[in-house]
Amino acid sequence: MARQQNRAGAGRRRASHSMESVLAQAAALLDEAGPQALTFRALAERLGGGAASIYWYVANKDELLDRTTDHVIGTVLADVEKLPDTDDPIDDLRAMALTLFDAIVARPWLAAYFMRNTDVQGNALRLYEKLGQQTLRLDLTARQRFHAVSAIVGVVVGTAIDLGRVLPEELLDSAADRDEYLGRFAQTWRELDPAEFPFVHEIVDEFDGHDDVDQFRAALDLTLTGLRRQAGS
Amino acid sequence: MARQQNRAGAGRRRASHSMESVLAQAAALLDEAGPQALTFRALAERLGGGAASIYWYVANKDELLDRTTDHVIGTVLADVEKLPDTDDPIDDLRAMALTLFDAIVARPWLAAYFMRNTDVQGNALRLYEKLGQQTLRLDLTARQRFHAVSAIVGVVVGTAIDLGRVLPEELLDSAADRDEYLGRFAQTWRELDPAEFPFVHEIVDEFDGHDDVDQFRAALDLTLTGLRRQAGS
DNA sequence: GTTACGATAGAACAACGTTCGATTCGATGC
DNA sequence: GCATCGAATCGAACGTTGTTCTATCGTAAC
Repeated sequence: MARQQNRAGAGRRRASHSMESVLAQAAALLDEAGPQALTFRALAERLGGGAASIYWYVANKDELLDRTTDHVIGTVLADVEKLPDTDDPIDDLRAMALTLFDAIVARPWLAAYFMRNTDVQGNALRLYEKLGQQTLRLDLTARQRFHAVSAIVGVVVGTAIDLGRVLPEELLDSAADRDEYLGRFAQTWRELDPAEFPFVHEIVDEFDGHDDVDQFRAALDLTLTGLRRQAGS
Repeated sequence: MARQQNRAGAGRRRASHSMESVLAQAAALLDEAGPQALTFRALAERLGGGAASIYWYVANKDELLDRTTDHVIGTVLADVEKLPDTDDPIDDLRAMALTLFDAIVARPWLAAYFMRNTDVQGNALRLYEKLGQQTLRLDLTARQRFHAVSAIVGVVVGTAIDLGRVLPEELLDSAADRDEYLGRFAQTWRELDPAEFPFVHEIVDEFDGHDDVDQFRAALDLTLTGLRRQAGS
């Protein structure tokens, strides 16, 4: 493990990184400018060194993405572990899922790379475990517990993707721009043939100016209601 | 629109494509060798022409992916429209969701590109409409209908991604290889500290040798149970 | 001071998306 | 028949990307 400090000073000095700084700057690059901005050369410039140097820390770009993703999930895991336990395990599951959802909404690239994590080890597994421990407090079979956690993770990731799908890359802009963008979609939908698209017409007003978190909470509650019924409480 | 036939014959002939053939071959390339195999040069070779020719049909790779995705979703839509209507709209929703899920499992790249479809037009919208029409048969508010469809799409996409996450690219291999691969994961999990990972130990036997479709059906049923309760039937 | 190793970096390579200009093919008008 | 025009194709080239190779630097140990 490398652990040295970058000293600020005059003159051309040799750069000195660390695994921490590499992953942190990679995540920062993803946050600020999106996935296509994360290149070895751009990352190297941010670190103040050469692109080839990064290969001492990661074997290739896949590993860079995996490690960066897991690094960020580590912060999500920390947030989840800070949540207090209540009497109701399902309420706790809801709070955990909301924490995970917020993290994905704040970092849209996370949804895309959440699935890429081939090594189901590290923080993703720990997060999975943390969710699962709540199901241990419910009266369920092992199989039902397994399916319950899969369902919750599925709702979180799927809804986050479904919501992020509409927004291309204007997330840097204000919320007002987002509303206008959604409004233009709504307008297009309103002009569709009502006979052919009755459902779209039914919900277009709900879509226009809707709140993402509300939508997610409603989707999650459907699943949690089903789970609560299954647990017989 | 171009619509000509490739005549097999001796001598160097000039290639002649069509939008249909371009999208079909792009989809075939994705199916057979995965996303990283879809390059303009590889696609051109399959079509028997030059890479630059493809730019007459699509403006760039983004549009190629969008159009290819929508093209494939068109086949899914056709499958969904073939399903018979029953008395129970929730059963119909389940059948539609299963059809979509099957399509994504057969084409893992679909899950990744489902969200990329910025133009929420075309077949994706029609599929959304088709699902939504079933909710019109339920006693719900417009907002509840909107959330219900979001939840179902979320469960389908999310669970498909969550399942496809473990498998890297050995999908070309047999089901036996898949079981062995999952078995190795299960073995790693069994060696974790039971005090720190009680949930993983609880469900590892369920995970080992589990069936993806079963898992999805269970996750979906949780959501549908919640929906049925909401509709008050 | 010499050695050894952890760590950095410049230069080069192949592959990729994309652009450009030239070229071919088929239909149309005369 | 022939010239013309636009639709469609293609080879070659450009810039950028991930990646490798090899040389170099800095530091700690002897």
